[in-house]
Amino acid sequence: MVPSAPFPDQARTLGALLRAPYRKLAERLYAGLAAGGFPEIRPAHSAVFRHIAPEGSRLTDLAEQAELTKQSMAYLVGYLEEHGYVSLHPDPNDGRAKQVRLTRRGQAFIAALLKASAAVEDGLAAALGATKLKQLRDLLEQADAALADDQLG
Amino acid sequence: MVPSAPFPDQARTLGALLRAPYRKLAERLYAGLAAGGFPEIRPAHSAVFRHIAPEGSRLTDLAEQAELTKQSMAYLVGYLEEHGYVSLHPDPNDGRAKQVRLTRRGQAFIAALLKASAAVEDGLAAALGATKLKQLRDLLEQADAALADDQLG
DNA sequence: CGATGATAGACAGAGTATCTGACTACCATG
DNA sequence: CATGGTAGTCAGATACTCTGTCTATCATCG
Repeated sequence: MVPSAPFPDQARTLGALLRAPYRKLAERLYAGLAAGGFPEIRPAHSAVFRHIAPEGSRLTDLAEQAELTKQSMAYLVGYLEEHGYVSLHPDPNDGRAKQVRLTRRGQAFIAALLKASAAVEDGLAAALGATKLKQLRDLLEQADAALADDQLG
Repeated sequence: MVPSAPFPDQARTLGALLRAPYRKLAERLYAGLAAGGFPEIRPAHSAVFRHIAPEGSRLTDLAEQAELTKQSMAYLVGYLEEHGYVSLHPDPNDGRAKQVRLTRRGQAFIAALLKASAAVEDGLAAALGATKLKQLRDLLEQADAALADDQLG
C-alpha cells in the first residue's frame, strides 16, 4: 500500500507532469537505439547531435547552442570521436578552432534516432489520436516560448 | 549566424519538445527557491519530497516510488537530513527499517515549492491562457499514461 | 608592424547524481 | 531454530557537469 503523498494528483506540478513522460520517452528511445546498434550513445550526447551542422560545427558554437561549457561539450565530443560518431578537423579559417563533423556512423545514428522517435510518436498517436498529439506538440512549443520570456512570473 | 541543424523545426522530436520547457521550468523554479531561502535543495531532491508520506516513509519505499536504488535514495535522504529537511526514526514495527519524516523546514520547503510552481504556472496561464494550460496538463497526463503502457511501439 | 586584448580549446581538479556488488542486521516462515 | 528474504550500509565506479587556469591563435589599434 502506498500512503498518501504530499503532492496529491490535483496538485501535481507542471514540472512533474513534464518530467514523467520525458523520462519514459528517453528510456524507451535509448533502449531501442542501444538494441538497434548504437549502445554507446546516451541521452547527454543528444546535446551534440541536436546542434551539429551538416558542414561541421566548432566546439564553442556547439557549447553555446547547447548551453553547456566548452569543457563539457569537449567531454561529450571526445567520447563521440572515440566511438566513431564524429571526426575533428582543423578549421581552415581559424588556427585555434576545430571543426566537429558527423561521420557516416554519426549520420546513421541521427537517422535511427529520428526513426525511433517517430515510432514512439506513432504509438502515441495511436493511443491519444493524432489531433491530440499535434495539440500537445503545439502547446509544448508555446509553453517553451513563454518560459523563455524573462517577463514571466 | 547559426548554421542549419540536422533537426529542422518540423522534425523536432517530442523528447526535445518535452525537455526544453522542463529545463527552463526547473531552472526558474530552483533559482527562485534558492533565492527564497532554500539554496541547498537541488532538483534531484524532489525525488524525496515528491513521494514522502506525511506520517513518514521508509527508505526502500521512497526508492521504489522514485525508481531509484536504495543507495541513491539513501544518498539524497542523507543530504536532506544533514541540512535539516528530514529526520530519521527507527520504525517501531521493523527493527531493520527507518522512517524518513519531514521536519518543519522540509514542510516549509514543500509549501514554497508548490507556491513557486503555482506562480510559474500563473505566468504561463497569463501567456497562453488558462484553457490551453489546462489542456497541456491533461495531454501530458495522457501521454505519460500511454508511455507507461508497454504495448506502445 | 608590433602590442594588447579577446577567443578557441586543453588540462587539472572538483562535485553531483546515479549505478553495481558485497555486506550486516533483522524479520518471517516452516 | 534454521533458512531464506528484506532494510539499510559500505565501498567503489561511472557519467556529466562545473570552475579555474593555461597556451595558442586571432583581431584590432596605435
